[in-house]
Amino acid sequence: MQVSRGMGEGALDDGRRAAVLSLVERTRRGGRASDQVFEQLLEAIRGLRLLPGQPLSETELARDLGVSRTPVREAIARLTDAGLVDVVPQVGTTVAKIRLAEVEEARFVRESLEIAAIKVAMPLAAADVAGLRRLIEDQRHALDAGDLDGLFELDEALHGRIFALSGHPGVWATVRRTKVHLDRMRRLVLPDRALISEVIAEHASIVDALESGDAIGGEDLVRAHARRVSALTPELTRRFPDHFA
Amino acid sequence: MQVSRGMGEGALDDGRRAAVLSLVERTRRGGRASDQVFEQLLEAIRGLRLLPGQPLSETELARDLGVSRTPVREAIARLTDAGLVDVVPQVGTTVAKIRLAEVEEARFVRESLEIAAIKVAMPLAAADVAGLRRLIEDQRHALDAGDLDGLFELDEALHGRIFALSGHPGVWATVRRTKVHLDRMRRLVLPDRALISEVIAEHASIVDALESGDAIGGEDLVRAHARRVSALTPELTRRFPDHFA
DNA sequence: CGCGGGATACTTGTATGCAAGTATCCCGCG
DNA sequence: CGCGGGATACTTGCATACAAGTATCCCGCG
Repeated sequence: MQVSRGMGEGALDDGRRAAVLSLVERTRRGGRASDQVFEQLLEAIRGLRLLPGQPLSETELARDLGVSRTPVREAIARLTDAGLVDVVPQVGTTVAKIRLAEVEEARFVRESLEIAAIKVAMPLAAADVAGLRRLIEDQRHALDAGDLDGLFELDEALHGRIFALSGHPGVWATVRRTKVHLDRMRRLVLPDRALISEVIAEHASIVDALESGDAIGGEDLVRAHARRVSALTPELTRRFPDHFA
Repeated sequence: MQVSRGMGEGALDDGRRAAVLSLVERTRRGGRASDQVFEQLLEAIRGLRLLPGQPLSETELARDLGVSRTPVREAIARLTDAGLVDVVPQVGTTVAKIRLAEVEEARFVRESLEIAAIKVAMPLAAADVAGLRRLIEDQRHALDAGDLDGLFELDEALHGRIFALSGHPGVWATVRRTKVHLDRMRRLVLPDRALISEVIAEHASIVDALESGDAIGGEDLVRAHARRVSALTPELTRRFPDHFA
């Protein structure tokens, strides 16, 4: 029943799909099953453990996760709103392919909001420059250790803290929502150590600009940083054609 | 079973609540019941036909709308994600009160993105200045006719078209999502004719700036326009204390 | 051998029934 | 009259059964 895909890495056959999702200890950890299914699927899609275009059967998901279809359906409804899942009634549900239009849109949103945030944060950033530098150090360590997941989260943490410094911590949630499509592309380039090293260097430059109060330089740096992934679009669409719509 | 609320206007007793929502001709118009319930509730909340803090019973909604609880639940799950509904398990569901933190966040997002958009749209806007001016004329007519709903939609249309001109039409969807909280405050001030007249005048000024290519002026105008509602916050919280968290 | 049609096995959408939990109301008691 | 406790009626969460529709596969026919 699996659609044929060109790529091998990460593609799981039916029998092993349960491995990518697990709702063990559901009762112990409390909370609604619906929410946990949502979180599981969201992270699996963001982390490319569920690949773009991969079919998702409600029945199968429910069976693998040990719940009924009801909470699965509610989670899928929310993921559909987020643009991460495509549902065709009476036909099937698939993980949404990466749509370049949405990626570009997310780039615009992220770039605009982060520039606006850094302008506001500029005079206040000195207070936490130490914390920001520590995050960058952690990123270097994660890169050396090959901890891709950790790198990803540390990247998130850095940008999130910049929004917090700007006095608009809630805006980060909005950025996160729109950024999901960008994230999947970032995942694709994550194994490129040289590139990631450059990205971390850019982080350091941004923090330098924050510390020295260089507003113009900071804006340019953030802009370049946000557009880095866009520059890689041609290569990525060539290497992973099946991932894109 | 209704929670006691201080306000009288717009508050409906159980028997008449069916009036604010209707799913008539559901089968004829096609589409999923879940989606239609979502749309109905979204518009009812945005339009303050369902008031902040008002309890929503899944069973009651299902009965009034002529569907089962299942599609109602899926719609509510999506609305919860949007921050428009608060669900407390085993206790009840309510229309979310207006949270000033989210309003301020939405203001920041809207202002930042609209400034970024107008900068990009500046050189391209001349092409559709006529269309923009027509929208403003329609707004004046709607104000004269007292058509509040129409005014609201025309306002949306104007800002949406600016995003379209910027080459990032999809960003408008993001703005719309975060803007919902702002919208409810806008609804509260909508009956103020003098104020609305000023708002329309600001629209005209923005279009003027677009036509003349006045980037700096355009940015300042958009900023002032976005912050107009914020200035009214104290008065609104005083006049409608029950609407705010 | 190629093609068309029908049974079949899947998909999602909806309705309903049951379970668990909480707030309320009322009655009895002090 | 005030207060406490228990039955009750509500709430949402989840599981299951049924309905409607579509793609596929296979068999029969030309």
